[in-house]
Amino acid sequence: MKKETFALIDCNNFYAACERVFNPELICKPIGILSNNDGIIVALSNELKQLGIYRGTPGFKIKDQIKKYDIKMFSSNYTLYGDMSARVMKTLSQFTPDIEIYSIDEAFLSLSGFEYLNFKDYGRKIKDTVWKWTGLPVSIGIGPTKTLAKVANRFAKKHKYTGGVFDISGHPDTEKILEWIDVEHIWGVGRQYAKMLRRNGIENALQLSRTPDKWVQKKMTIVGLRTAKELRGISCIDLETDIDPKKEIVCSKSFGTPVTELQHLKEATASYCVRAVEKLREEHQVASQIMVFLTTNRFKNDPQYANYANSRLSVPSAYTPDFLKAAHNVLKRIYRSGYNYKKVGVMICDIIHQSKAPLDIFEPTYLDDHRKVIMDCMDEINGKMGSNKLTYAAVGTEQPWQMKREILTPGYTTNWHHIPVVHAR
DNA sequence: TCTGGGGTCCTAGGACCC
DNA sequence: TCTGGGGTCCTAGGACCC
Repeated sequence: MKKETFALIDCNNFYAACERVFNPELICKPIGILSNNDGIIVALSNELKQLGIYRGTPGFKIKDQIKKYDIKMFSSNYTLYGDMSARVMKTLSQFTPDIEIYSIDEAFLSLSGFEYLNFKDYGRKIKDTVWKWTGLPVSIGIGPTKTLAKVANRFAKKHKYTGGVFDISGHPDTEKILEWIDVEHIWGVGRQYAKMLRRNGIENALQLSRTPDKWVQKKMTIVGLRTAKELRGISCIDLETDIDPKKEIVCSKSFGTPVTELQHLKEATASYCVRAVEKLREEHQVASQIMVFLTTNRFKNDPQYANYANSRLSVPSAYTPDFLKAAHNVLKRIYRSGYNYKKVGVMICDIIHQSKAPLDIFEPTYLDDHRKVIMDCMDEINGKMGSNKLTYAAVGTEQPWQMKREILTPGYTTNWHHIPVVHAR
């Protein structure tokens, strides 16, 4: 068996840390970042976690504590986080070309072939460099499989003495560490499987690793079996270095206030549709199906309604008006008056690369006619002048359905008008 | 008043074909 | 009167991730 080594680099409390980089007053303060519509808390600084508050708590439920403990709350500033993420990833790729950007704040590196190095020292060097170049703290876990690198990362975060870097490969305490990992904290084991495992007396990673293959596969499919094997040190999940083209694109958001009018739903649908098709073009793809869904607020006692339907285009396209038309037809089909709607969304599927779109006797392909020229032109203008400078009347002008972001920080790194200014005394 | 958004993968079962 | 079996494709639903 080939010996492999993976490192998982994970930014600590990423969103909160990003806010801190540009506002030193936040250092050592409890910070919470809210989801879209300033709904639930999606990211917390350690100080906030220590107050017993956890991810998923609705912001309004901790109003008293915010005052009492001077908690700093922010709307999500995804433009800022996205840009900071790119800086981190760029820094990491200095250390190896074999990098998988796993999420906005995490990356796997392959260290296979680097065995002549002391991994712990190398990890320290990576950690220090990211800190120096971006101002963001990271934790690093190293192991012979991705799942074990995740375990090691958790260990590094929880135990100060590691200095934020931990290598589990060949570690004499491996079994003890696996025993310390509760099933719900294993990468690949979610809520449902955790419950099921506990019902069957399996409570930690060590126990799962010792459960017979057949049983694991039967209960958790082949995916679960891979996880169990990875815990034993058998690498089953490869590093994915090239980015797969998307198979579906979803754009959906909850409304700031409930929406009842079909006209407003149409506008919101149009706006998500515009964004979704933009994303489609960014990857040079075309699609031939769009789905629209809408739903009321399930947390309210109002009458409930949720529905979806889809529409196929006659030929694959990336021309926004094609999708706007289809989306509106679908929306009309599923809309029922008399409900307070909370959310509408679109999903684009049946996606293929532009060059692979089948030819049609009766209709030109997207590549071959003026539609592509128009779209490219719009994309270029919006790219230069700022997104949505040029858009469609269908998205409306008042947009009362827009999401709430009342405590948004500036676009420090992406907007000339928001660049931090240092005043000399 | 106020409860996120965007993805992927796997499987079971139905439809359809010969 | 008698009413198969196997393969493939598609879809819905359920699980997971951040």
